[in-house]
Amino acid sequence: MKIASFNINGIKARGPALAQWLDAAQPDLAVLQEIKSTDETFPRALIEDKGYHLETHGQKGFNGVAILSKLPLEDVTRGLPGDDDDPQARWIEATVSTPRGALRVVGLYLPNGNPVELDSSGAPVAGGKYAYKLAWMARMDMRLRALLALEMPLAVMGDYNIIPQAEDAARPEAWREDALFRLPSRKMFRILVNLGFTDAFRARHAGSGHYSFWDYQAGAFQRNDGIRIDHILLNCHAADLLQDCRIDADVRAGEKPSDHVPIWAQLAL
DNA sequence: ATGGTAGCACGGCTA
Repeated sequence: MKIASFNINGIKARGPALAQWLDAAQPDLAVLQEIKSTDETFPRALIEDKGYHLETHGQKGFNGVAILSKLPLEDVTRGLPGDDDDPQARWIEATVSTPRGALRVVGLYLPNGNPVELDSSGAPVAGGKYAYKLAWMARMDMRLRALLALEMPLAVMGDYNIIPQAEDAARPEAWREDALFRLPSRKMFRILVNLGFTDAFRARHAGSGHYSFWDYQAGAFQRNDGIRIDHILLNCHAADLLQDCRIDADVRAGEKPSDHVPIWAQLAL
């Protein structure tokens, strides 16, 4: 089965571009980020008319995630555990069952974290966006440990807002102190990966020049001034099934594109 | 330091 992740940057503005990609790429399952819509105002017909089941975890104006799947979505959960007072919609999970076995899927939209606010000792300022990002990743660590304990194929995918290495940015020096690339962010990402995950894209492709996001400003896409921040992490059971992984960069050249493009993996499921 | 672009929703925040 083909699974994918796509930060669509607003479902209401992305209908044609999303429909065109679904028709061309034919994913069996996809997680969407930044739907920027509530569950009630999500244009469900756009997706359901193509034969997909749909589960959303929305929020007015910002954030919001969704899962669409040709197979039924089972055991759906919404929200990242660990802080009942967190109102931001950034996490959704579901299970799909195939004749060859089941797959647990996480769709996530990790906090951006900018601007980075630090106190005089260099620690993130409590209540600031960067402190929220790191605390959110600590909550993610807890949840991933519980999911790994299920010992079933697991795909954790979405917009991580993390540039893992210098080769994942066209101009890494420009991102050195940015929340997406500064060392504490990358270290926390390594901690998550080292729980036992494989970066599906890096399992199939080496080297620089592979990006999933280009800013709308200053002709970034035309200059390939991008960053790789959308990731598919697979636990060992899912990684054993990995057949292919690609970034659909050409989607960025379409009509009214998102600033992100889809990443997908083919699994032997 | 600013401004460059885009979405949501109609003012200002977020990215």
